[in-house]
Amino acid sequence: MASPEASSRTAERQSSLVRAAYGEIAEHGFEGLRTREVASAAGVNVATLHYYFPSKEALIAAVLAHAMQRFRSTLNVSGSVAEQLRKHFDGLRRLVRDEPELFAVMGELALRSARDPTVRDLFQQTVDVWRRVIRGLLVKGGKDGSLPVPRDPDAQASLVVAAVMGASMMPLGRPARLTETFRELERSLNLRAN
Amino acid sequence: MASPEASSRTAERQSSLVRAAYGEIAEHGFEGLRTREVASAAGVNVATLHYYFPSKEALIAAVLAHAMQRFRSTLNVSGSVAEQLRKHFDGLRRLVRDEPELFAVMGELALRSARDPTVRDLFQQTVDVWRRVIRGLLVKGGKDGSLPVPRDPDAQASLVVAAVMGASMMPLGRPARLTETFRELERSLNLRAN
Amino acid sequence: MASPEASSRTAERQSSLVRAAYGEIAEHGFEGLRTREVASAAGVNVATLHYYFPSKEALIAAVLAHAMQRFRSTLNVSGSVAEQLRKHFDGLRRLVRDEPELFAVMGELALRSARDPTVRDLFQQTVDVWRRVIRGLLVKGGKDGSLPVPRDPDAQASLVVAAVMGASMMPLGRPARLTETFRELERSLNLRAN
Amino acid sequence: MASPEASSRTAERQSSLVRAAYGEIAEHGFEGLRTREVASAAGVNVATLHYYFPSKEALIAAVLAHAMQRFRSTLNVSGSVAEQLRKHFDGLRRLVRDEPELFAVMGELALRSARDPTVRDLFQQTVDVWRRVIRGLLVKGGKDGSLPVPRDPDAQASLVVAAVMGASMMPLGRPARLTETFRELERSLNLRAN
DNA sequence: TATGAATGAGCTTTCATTCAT
DNA sequence: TATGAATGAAAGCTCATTCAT
Repeated sequence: MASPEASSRTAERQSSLVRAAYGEIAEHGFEGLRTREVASAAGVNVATLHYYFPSKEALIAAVLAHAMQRFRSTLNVSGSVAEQLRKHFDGLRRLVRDEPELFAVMGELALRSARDPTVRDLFQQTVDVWRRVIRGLLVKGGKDGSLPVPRDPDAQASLVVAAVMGASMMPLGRPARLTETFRELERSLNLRAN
Repeated sequence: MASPEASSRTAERQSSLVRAAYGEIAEHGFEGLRTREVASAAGVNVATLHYYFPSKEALIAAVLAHAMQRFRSTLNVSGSVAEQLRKHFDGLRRLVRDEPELFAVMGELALRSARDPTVRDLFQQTVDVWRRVIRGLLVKGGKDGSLPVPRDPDAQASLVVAAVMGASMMPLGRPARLTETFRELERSLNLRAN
Repeated sequence: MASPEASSRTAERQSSLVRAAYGEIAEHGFEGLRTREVASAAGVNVATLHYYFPSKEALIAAVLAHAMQRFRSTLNVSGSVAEQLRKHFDGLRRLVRDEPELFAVMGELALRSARDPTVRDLFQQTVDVWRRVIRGLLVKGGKDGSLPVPRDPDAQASLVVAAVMGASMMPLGRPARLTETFRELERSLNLRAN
Repeated sequence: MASPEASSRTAERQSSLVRAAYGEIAEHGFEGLRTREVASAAGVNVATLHYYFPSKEALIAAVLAHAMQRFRSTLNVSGSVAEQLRKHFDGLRRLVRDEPELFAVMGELALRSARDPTVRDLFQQTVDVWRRVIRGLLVKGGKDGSLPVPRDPDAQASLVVAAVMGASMMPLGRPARLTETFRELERSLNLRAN
């Protein structure tokens, strides 16, 4: 009975609920998140949702973990330093294009992190990892000569993080804004010729 | 008597309710905004709130207008071009320090603008004005020689806007992050020597 | 200060409020009766309404008295017996045409009389007087030969009362229904040739 | 299991709520109809009421349908024409005795029909059917000789409808009034010897 | 494992009434 | 005498959660 299939059934259901919640949050924000809608989007009854997640908070925690893991996947790149940075931005651009919900959800999580310790812990940790990765690349690029020696790598990394978050998680107007923001960011890091 | 004080009494109450709502949104987000809490924070009964604002939405609209006007006040600066930009950043820094709720509220409004046309209109308009002001300064600074000639003033302005929004409206970790982000932004615009 | 003018001022205000309430009840029923609307229809503030009537119930009581008095005015007619009955019906017809609100309000009061002892007392009393008047005329007409001798004057009077109330206080479809109901009622009482 | 019982469970609950609302309206009028009271009279929570009826209006619509259907059941009688009319009146008398709430509710609906299009449509339609049935019987009775040939069958039917509504849906004083009104009505239609 | 049914707690909004002026 | 402002009490409705099956 407690076969691996059984537990993977559970995992599948949970995952389907998390994805449904993910979509609902992207569309309606936490403000408009309704367990009934999530369940119905996942094709099950509300009671079933509570069978897999004891509470709405628990579901949100799972969405949080899902989003964070999804985002961290952008951080794993290989190649020379400059290449890694370029790939990182390319990965972000692609993610914004292919999975805009992720950034909507991350925006919601960012604001929620100010109020909810559970969210804060995981969210801040992810942002910290992200910043550290960027900082590391900038320093390394300075050492191996592929990038200018950074005067203040911490500040530079913070600027990158802030700019990407501002541009991708908040609606800034026309989509072109996002494109040009990324471009300018790359220019300011000497990742682009023009 | 229908003295000017009479009408300002109403304005005062409305303003006090808006400020209370402002604080509540900053603290709990739209998600946790409760008319009863707003009223109680303003020291009145819920029914009194509805005496001044026909609905919760109307109250939110007033908060929106208040926040936008508050933010736009940072845009009015004088002096040489470089000075104006520096003053603009100084003003933002001061505002973040003295009135952090404004940025919390603006973050909430930013996310809400994706769903609520009323919010979108006013919010996007404010962001647009902001970007255009920055763009104008960059171009002007390039012409009068106080700043480098911008290769792509639109993109540069977008980056500034995105970075400031990301840094000020989202919790990025320690407060130091915000300081260094601003510093680096100024450096990247050649507003700082070091 | 306590001059007759003062008290007639009061009486005027009260009367204007009662007439406003009268109209509101006719239009929206007791279900939709709002003191604010009454006051506003009378051109005064709600608080003023409460200055003249201690409570909504008191206002309703005044409306009740007004309506009953208004209706009783139909009962005072002179002439021969058959003429008196004919005039009574003519008076009702005219009243229905010129002041339909009265019947709307009386319908509301009729239903309310089932629940509200204050209304019941006055309303039933009025209906009783009315029935007795009709009964008296039928008996008298039988005696002086102007009408057939009634077999059961009580029942006949009850039928008249019920029919008039049903026809005038309840919406029965096209207005023609009311006309033909009155006509048939007169026929059944031998007040009409055809 | 999706057995027929399952759906009748829902129907039963709905019916029990409708009956509770029915009673509440009879007792307190639409004016005093409270969903909480209805729910509590049906032995359930208010939220349960809203589980079965999306809104108070929907509940009222169901009460309307119930009352109309209940009333129309009086119209289905068989036998000779005079007999049918007599049976119709007997049925009404019985209904008034056994289910007085129906007439209280119908009175409320009659008044509401002046304001609420939904009520008006169904209510007027029922009254029209009723009048047409009576008219038809009067005409048929005239033809087959069991009743006098009606001079004005429309007016006669209207009088019957008005009288029955006035007598049964409005409180006219002592219950005896209703009895004698019915008796007199039958006499006027030659359905009674004396 | 899954669900229809049920509910407690709470939300926004309304309204008759009061009170200071 | 009249009002703008304020409020307590409730109303209709919603929602996360529970429970019997």
